[in-house]
Amino acid sequence: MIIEDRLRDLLRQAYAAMLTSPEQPDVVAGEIGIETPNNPQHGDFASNIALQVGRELGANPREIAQKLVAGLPDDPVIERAEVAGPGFINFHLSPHWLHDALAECLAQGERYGRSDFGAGEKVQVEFVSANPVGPIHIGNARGGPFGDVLANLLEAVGCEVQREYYLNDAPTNTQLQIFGASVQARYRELLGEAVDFPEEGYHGDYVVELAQAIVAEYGEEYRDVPADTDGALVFFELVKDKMVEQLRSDCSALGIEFDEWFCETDLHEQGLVRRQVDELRESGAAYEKDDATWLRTGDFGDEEDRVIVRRDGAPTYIASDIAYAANKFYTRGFDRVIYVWGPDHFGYVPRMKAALGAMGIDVGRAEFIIYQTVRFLEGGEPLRLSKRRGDIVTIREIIDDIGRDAVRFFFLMRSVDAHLDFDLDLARQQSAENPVYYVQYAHTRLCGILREAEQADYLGKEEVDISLLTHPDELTLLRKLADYPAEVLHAAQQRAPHRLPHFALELAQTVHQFYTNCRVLDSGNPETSRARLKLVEGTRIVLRNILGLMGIDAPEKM
RNA sequence: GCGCCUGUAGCUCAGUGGAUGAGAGCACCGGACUUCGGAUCCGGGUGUCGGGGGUUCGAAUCCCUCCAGGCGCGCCA
Repeated sequence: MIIEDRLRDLLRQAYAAMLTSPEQPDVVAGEIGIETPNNPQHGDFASNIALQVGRELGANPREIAQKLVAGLPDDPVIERAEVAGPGFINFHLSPHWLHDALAECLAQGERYGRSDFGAGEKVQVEFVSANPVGPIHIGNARGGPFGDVLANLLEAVGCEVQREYYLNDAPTNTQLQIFGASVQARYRELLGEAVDFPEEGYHGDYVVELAQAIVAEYGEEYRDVPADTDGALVFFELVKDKMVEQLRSDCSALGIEFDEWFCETDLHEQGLVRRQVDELRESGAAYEKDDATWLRTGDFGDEEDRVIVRRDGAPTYIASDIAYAANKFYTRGFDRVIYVWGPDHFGYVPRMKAALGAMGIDVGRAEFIIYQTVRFLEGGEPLRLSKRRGDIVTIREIIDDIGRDAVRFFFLMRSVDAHLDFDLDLARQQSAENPVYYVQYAHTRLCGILREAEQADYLGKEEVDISLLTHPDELTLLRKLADYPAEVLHAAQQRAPHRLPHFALELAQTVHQFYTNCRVLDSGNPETSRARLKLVEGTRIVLRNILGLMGIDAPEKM
């Protein structure tokens, strides 16, 4: 049990004992606020419970706090509890709880920080899902590390997680048609024809390279393919496998491996899109107007109704997404589905929620996380990125430049709600002075101590007394280790992977301070050395665990 | 026009109801080690928390309003 819950439990008991009449409000233990005070003089933990219930009870918060403190059950972990300020209860704990936390960390090893809060909930995280029309680039990469680490966090708190990439490879996808037409145009150019490049076409050099590959393999075989939609799709089919392989390998380079690559085409080929549309018509959720089929999303919170089958008979993107959602929730039975989308999908959320509502799916089981724009700066100037214009900066280039760990760290550090300025000059310049190295170096240093200790056989067979750890820097470090499990839980609950790099930096800082001020290996003080080695071991576990959650290496040597 | 995100130190960003301390990294200045890796540590901050109003015992945090930047609003995805 983490310490906060232990304190909550004590407070709940004290509160129950304090109540004199049944109509007074009950307090749920989970809702009792426990926090770490900014000012260390205010104790190790503080609760504002008395201030919270004071209003409801119409009583003086300080008096309530006094009664609660008086009614606290005995617990050896509490050195003293006192009322402060307008009615805070400050807990000053015995350092034993920190030593207990270290013992628990050592016992649990790589499991330390994990919990069963998620209770086996079956969760799908769908992320990246970029169209197969080009490589992963700086604009659409952000969802990658975010989704991956969110999935790690949910796993860590006991959910059963699936990572999914939704591949929009259906022939009805207009983007694919334009892309295929672009390849075709380049192909014909290579064969010496004068062609009008599609107005909205993809201008990247990689499109030319794809066309060159077709020439190399098939020569002029595809010269007479008509320059229409069907023709464009012929060319898309020629390059599709390459595109998917590119996406897969780009994700892999980012350290992301999906459990499932789900093809939109399958939904169409299995007739699921048609079937869902028919079902919606039968239930009255969809209707015909202007030769198109409309979904009554307006009745479910969207601004207006939306077309799901176009006048030409082709289903729109949302029709596929309806079939896809049915597959997620009904066929595969996920309890919860998290969509991680780019900022361009923002306007799509209300209609997707409305569509779920029209399908009878509890909207509360779907979460939509929109990450904000990434601006790419070069020479201090923002660059507009467009796959179509071809001025893309691929994630490959960035990885080759500053390394995978740094790329992940940079993306993860910011909240998804915040716009992200990716300044490559700065990233390059900082790559030697990068925050990620600060964290990794802390791990490396600890490994160095452990290597040295092993050679000198410091631990021996003696019983180790970790209660010897009382130096301020030791206590600070112990506190950080003790805080780790709650940090993981909060990061998962708040869907806030960016908390991890921040916590890791704080932890690394306490490690470096400890390292500087507390000599571990000292043959003159074998008992202290042994206790400190236990602390080093525990700290190394936590560093490795948190870096693992972030998908970043924890090197033993650098 | 409507909707959403953002606005915190020179720069990039955490903190999103708590306390007479609003923090970190970078940058800049000055210090520290004969032993575990100096990719380290220590010291140096007069910030209108975008402006204004409100709610509250308490607001960077919640509400209203205004300003600024970004993004979205298709029978594209």
